[in-house]
Amino acid sequence: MEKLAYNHEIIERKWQHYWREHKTFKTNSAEDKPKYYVLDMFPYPSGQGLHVGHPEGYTATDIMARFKRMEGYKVLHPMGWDAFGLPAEQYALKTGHNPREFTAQNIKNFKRQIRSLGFSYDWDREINTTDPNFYKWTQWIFEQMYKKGLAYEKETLVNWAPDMMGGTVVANEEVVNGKTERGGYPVYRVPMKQWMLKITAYADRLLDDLDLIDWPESIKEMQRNWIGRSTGASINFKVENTDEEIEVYTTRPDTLFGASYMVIAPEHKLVKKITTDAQKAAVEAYEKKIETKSDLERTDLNKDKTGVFTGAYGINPVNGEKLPIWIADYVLASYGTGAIMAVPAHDQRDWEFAKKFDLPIKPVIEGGNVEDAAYTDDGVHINSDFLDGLDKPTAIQRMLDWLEDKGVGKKKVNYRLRDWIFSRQRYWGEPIPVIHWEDGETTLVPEDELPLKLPAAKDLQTSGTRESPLANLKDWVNVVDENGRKGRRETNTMPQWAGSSWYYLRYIDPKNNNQIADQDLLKEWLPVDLYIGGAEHAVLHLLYARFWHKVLYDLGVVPTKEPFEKLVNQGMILGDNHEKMSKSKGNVINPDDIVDQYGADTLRLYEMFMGPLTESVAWSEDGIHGSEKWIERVWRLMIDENNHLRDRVTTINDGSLDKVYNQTVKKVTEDFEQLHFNTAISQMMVFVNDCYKASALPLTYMEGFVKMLSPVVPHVAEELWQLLGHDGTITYEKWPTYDASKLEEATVQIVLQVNGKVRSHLKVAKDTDKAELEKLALADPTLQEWLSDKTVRKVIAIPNKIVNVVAN
RNA sequence: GCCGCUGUGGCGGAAUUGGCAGACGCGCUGGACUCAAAAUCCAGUUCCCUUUACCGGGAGUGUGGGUUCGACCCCCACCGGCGGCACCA
Repeated sequence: MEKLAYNHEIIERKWQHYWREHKTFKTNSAEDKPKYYVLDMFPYPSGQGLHVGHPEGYTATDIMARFKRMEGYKVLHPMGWDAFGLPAEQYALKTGHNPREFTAQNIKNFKRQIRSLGFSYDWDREINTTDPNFYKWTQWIFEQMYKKGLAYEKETLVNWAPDMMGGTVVANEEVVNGKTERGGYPVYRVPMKQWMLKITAYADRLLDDLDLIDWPESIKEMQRNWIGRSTGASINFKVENTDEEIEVYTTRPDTLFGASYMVIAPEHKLVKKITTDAQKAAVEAYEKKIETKSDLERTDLNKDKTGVFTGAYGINPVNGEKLPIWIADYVLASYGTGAIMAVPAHDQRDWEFAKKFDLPIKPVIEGGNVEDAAYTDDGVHINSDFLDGLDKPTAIQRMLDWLEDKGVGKKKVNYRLRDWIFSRQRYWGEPIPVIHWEDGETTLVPEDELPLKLPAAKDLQTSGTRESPLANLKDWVNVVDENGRKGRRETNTMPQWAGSSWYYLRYIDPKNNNQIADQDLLKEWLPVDLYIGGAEHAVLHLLYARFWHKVLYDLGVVPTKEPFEKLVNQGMILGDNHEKMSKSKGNVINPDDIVDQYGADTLRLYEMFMGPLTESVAWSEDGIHGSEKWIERVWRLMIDENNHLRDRVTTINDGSLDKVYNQTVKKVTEDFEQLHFNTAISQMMVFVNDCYKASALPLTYMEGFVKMLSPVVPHVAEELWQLLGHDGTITYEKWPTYDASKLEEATVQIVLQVNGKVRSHLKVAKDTDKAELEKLALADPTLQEWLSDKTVRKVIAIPNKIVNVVAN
């Protein structure tokens, strides 16, 4: 019985200890080497601990970090904690504890788990968004935005979730189908004074600069759709018998002759002014109905349009026609001007509304049948005076010219993107550093008084109003200035997205007390070369971070327009039943169990081998067992049962492994570069299979192989490296190179086809020319047999590849 | 409904300027080793037909069509799965 000396527990503990003691992965900015900044999306340290999905992305970045170190780069590879957030506050409200202790415990557990996987983070750069030394700078950025007018207070309709944690406001992005994204609480639209960030001021740049970065097309497309730039026209309609005008936004000014009524949003500021006495009761009843509905209920009305006539009429500027003005909630107050001209013949929504309320439908473009549906395609304009006979683009331009000429309208760009609602009625977030004074003045907390610390709260209670629990902490909330003027601190805190919008900058210089980070260091390390995380952050985090980065760019703080040069989304790891892992389905895998049973190296290897990084794959217990077996097979190849290097590993090279070794170096190097870890690993498996067939294993090949192995399974590789006779770590050893001449063969195999089907093969000298190939192919006995009853019509010969004979 | 991605053996997956489909792994089958089993090593493994065996033949990358000497790959239409958006005028 052969006993295996490999023991993952001992080896992994040994090397994790070694790396920690020697600070093996400490980044030294002063080194004169090219830089590589590889970043993970930092986790929210939840009470559940690490999920097997985390190590997938983390292993991928760790492979790149280790690979690049061996290629001679200085590598920045940090980790930290996105530690403000809802669950901690909920737990605190329930138990009366402060979320700080709970969060600290969770971080401790997360860190233990992450360390157990052997990732090569520089832990001296660990950051934590809830650390006052960190959020000092989150607050500082907010203050810069305030000074530039990018942070402002506004009475606005917000997404109020009264059942969520004693009531809180959530951002548009956090509302899904009229319910909160987390927890699924109903959301209502209520007016409330809120802090807003003017992300819309950056809409164009956020859209256009997507072309500068190497991100998955799907994510770019999602951001483009989210920003939703549209070009159209704003047109002014006079309201009959008043001095009022209604400005509408439309992308189809060419259909102005087909307008048959107008709609303004129920919240539009002119509703009260223009409603006639006769319609007043009906309008007010409708407004009331809308107000008490949640967004969910409003969405449910999707199929069934509602609205009410105001009694007023607008005048179509192009032909003087009288158009009835309605209010309806299918027109949104928050988009465009909150008012539209309705062209039911060529807009499906207007068409549905017109059908329901029996309003006229007047076609102005040929094609389609407006009795059945709105016709939205291009066509020849009719019933449109000076636009008759034109196509859509020409008619749009002609109408724009006419509107501008008459001064009743102009070209206008609109965005689906809204300003970012930035306040939350919560305790566990960064305090917004603002004081509201009794005389009505609002001031920032002076920069030299930052951080404005979150006060300790022994027993967290909801305020009972729409304010955060901070409102209860009178000592903190109430302030008096040197002149005796009384003031009250802002009780709203920042959303969880605040810290994550800039944390990647702090890793560059995490202990700096005077600025976000040293200017020279920012120049040195930005942008992030590779950023890996889940696709669930496609719009929220990644759009906010780009926005903040651009603000900081304008302030001269960061030197690049974009923060993340290359982005990759790892796929999801599903349960073994191909469903999303969840407690209720009972298919959750805990990384701790896998590390205990198989070791970190096996888990890392398995997660990289199971499929392409970007795809979702189902967990398989057999698969992980296979990875364990392969690690043991590698071990056994080189090491005997007494834990000594086998005699087969020698300085003699009989040449039998030359080709496969050089192929392996080439493929692994290229595949790692492209993050194709599964195929890189399979090539290493091919190499090992060949090694088992070889009589001697050249030492240099074994060394090169262990180096290639080390980014994936670093603990085993370090141990093998030592057994190969080296001291210290393999981390900074030089990455192997390959000899291209060893890859070339003097002869190549040519495929012989008849009518596209493979019939035979031919061995010929490399680069044999077309004519010669054709001759050889036609002389091939097997092929002759196939051609015996046929006439050769054509021969296609491709050197080094194929000969195809067409015959019948 | 709109936008994006995706579909290959029993399973995870390979294969791209269009040139031998199924690398590698799992599983399965057989052999060696063993008193035996496990582990290990070696061999085989897309399906169907043919054959004692060897050798052969046919079909085949979601479905139907097309381009091409040649298509998993390019084009058109359709079906299924995943993700995003969802009255944005």
